[in-house]
Amino acid sequence: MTNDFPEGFRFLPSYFDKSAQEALVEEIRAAVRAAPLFRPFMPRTGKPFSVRMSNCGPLGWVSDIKGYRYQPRHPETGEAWPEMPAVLSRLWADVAPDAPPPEACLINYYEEKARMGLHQDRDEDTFDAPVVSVSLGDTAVFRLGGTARKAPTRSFRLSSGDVLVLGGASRLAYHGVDRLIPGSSTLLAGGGRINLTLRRVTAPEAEA
DNA sequence: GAGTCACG
DNA sequence: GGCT
Repeated sequence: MTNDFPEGFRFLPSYFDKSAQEALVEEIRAAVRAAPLFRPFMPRTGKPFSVRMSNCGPLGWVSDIKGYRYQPRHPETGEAWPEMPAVLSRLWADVAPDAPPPEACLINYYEEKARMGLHQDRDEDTFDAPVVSVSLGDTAVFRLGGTARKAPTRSFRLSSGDVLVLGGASRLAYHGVDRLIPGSSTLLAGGGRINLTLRRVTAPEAEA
């Protein structure tokens, strides 16, 4: 079977064990207490996303009627985003050792019916570093395609504790979440799924 | 005419 | 396939 998929993605199943997942959830709960989940809106149409989100790290991804962008403050509270948890910096150092440190961790919270249409992550100034994804809670049916929207796609499941690294040619691959599998995890008390994506946003400064 | 589409 |  041919595989014309972009290369460079790495799927690391069960990267985090149960206790690491629980600790990570506590870190995210703390971050979300400081920077509450907000509902983004699609540019132009103003249609609400089905996911809610927040961020940690120096920059956060937001979307509203004006467009997609990274900004240093929460769109509703005006506060700076919480610090990047150390465990996520360590994950990045492990899977992206040659990349400069991550600047944004987007926190997406999926309730049972939430989905994410096929899209590319291309709001960053640099695509040199990979996007690193961590799944927590209910399993997601994930879809990964190529760098052209019409390219063929494949779907696979992302379970709690799995890490997916989109680097190299896959850095700009279309991807999305078709649906959740409700009840597939007991990690989150109320069900649902948390997805964390770590990104480098700005090009690192040239060395003197 | 593409879209973090919309639906079956 | 349909709408912005």
